[in-house]
Amino acid sequence: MKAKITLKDIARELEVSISTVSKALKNSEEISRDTKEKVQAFARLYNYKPNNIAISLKNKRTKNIGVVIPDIVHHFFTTVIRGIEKYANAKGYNVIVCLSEESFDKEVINMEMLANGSIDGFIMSLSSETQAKKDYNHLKEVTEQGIPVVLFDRITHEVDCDKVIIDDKLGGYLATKNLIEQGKRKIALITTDDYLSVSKARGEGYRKALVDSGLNIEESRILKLPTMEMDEERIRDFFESIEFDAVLCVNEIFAVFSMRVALEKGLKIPEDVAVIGFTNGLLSKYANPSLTVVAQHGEKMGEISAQMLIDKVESEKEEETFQTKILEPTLVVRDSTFN
Amino acid sequence: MKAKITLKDIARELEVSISTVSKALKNSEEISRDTKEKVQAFARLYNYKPNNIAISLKNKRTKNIGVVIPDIVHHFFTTVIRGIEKYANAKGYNVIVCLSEESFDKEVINMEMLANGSIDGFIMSLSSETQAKKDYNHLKEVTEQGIPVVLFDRITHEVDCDKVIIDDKLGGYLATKNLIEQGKRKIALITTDDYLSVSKARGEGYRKALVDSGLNIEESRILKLPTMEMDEERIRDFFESIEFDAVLCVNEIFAVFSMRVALEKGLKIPEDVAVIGFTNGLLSKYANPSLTVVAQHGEKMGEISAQMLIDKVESEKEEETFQTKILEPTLVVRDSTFN
DNA sequence: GTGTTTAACGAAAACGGTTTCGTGTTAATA
DNA sequence: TATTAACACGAAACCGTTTTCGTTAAACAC
Repeated sequence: MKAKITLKDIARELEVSISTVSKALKNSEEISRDTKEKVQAFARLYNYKPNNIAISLKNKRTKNIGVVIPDIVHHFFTTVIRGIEKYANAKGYNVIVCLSEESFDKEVINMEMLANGSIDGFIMSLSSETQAKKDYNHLKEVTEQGIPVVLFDRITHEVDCDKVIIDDKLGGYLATKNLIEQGKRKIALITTDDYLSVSKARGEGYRKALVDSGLNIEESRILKLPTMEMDEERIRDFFESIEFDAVLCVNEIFAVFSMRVALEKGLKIPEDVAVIGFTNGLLSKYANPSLTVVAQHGEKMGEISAQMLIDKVESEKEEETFQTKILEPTLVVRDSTFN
Repeated sequence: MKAKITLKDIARELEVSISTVSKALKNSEEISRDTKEKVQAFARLYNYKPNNIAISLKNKRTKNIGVVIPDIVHHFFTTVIRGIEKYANAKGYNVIVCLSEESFDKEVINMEMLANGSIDGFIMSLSSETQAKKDYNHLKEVTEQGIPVVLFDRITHEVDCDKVIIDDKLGGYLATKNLIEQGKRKIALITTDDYLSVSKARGEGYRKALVDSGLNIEESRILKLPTMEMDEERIRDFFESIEFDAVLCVNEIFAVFSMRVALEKGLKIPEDVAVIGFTNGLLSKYANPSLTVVAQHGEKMGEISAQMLIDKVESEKEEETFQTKILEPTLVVRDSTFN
């Protein structure tokens, strides 16, 4: 086992000072050609690499980004991480991922762990518990300490920071409008309680599209589940209790499961029932039939979030201006609707 | 903006030395009751939290784990991360995730970035390029430096370190045997080139099951794609070129797509064609029909990997004993096969 | 009164770098 | 010859902790 070599080691071996070694390795003008070559050759030979921790302590910059998200098994979040990684890595940053698992407490604990010097800034999406509690003190504390935060997708307007969202209302609108244009009139909506910011906005888009087209909003055609968790029984019961010729769901899973229930009832997709979901993941692409969805462009979202964060981290001036970027969702038409 | 407070700040305000503050906060016996209470009260009031970076530098321990994986959008890896997170967080560790994107170079760069003090150990799964090149010098260098490494799933035996794998050969065997027991005789296999350790093992299980049952191995019934990337055209062509009554695929996506092709050909699943895939993800569960798979227990794998790594990191003695844990895959029977 | 113990605290080194500010030597200039 | 500038390098502070090893003064023993 050969331990890592330090500046001190090099200095001792070469009988120069630590400062000289440091400068020589940075190709400083201060150091003579001879010495520089000698030091650099020695460093290369022994594969010297500066200790990141020491540099972080000195610079008060870690080149680490903390990402706190509710879940990692959902395709959307996974694509966002990929986008963050892509941009961050290109800029020389590492990504520390923490999972809140939809728990307020875990979100707080994770943030506190990271906020004590481990990261230069946060990119996060709120847990459902946090959105339900409306308690954002952990976010406020962090921003007050001067640590930049970028909120994406599941955000709150109660915290002053940069934000990246998609226009979920528009997404709901586009999807519903599309169904109406196909001649559907009895459009069901499977969503979650309104405390989830995205569900609420999607529902608003759905309602607006109906109203704009002169259709009634039938509350009985709207199923609000408590969380994004699958509940097969309630969805089955729901379909037994209503008449419908189309279904809009706030995620992929609800939508794919809805298709299964419809098929089991002997209904044809999209003739008898058209289905649209949110999130353009593997599930949508490979479902039978393939699923029309509102794509959220998670990777793009991740890239933009990372860019906004790193801009803030690296900007000297302490600006107190925050922006909210709104991405446009797009409809990806597949076989669960007509085209 | 209130900046974080340091020991020095507390010392100045209270007119004691830094050492006294440090000891008081750790409840040292050396410090008087009075002083301790004064310091602790002050620290609480100003919400003092020690700087992680400084502690890392001192202890030469970061409480960070580096995870380097080929991809994050695949369900299997995502469940492994979740398992790692779970165990690591409970032990007070953070997880730094880096994506190699199946590229050798990115794998090397990511490891080098992290190996200079940012992490206490690595958990990783090899990129396909690395497995193809059979170049493991970056791993060897890291282990020689005394940084513990745990390899999972896509491993190599050329590096001395702890390993966690599932018995992929057994997985292939169980699946194939199951198909044979259902009366299937013309079982196709869709896999990748042998350089991917897992594909190779799964193929071996497939062959063994056939031989054990007295069936011939028809090489024409085996499709080897270059990578795990989807290639719809080659899979379609493959199905045109052979006779088959069952398909075993080394991942979910190939399997679900195979089902679609079969359905398009008017074949019934599982009567005309039974299908089994690897990875018990969302896709399998919500596909129509639902897909029988060999479950890899990714979360368990992640937990065990984290446990092995942290054990090594925290053990004082420098043991040179490495173990390989082999998890048993299980068959999850759904509607794409009989049961 | 002298020597020893103990309690309570501080100085300083250490972790591994970066950076500012000397300082001694040599060469160029007045 | 005296002054100055350029060059090449080192000492030391600093980032925020932890920890060892004094040090001081009071308390105690004899």
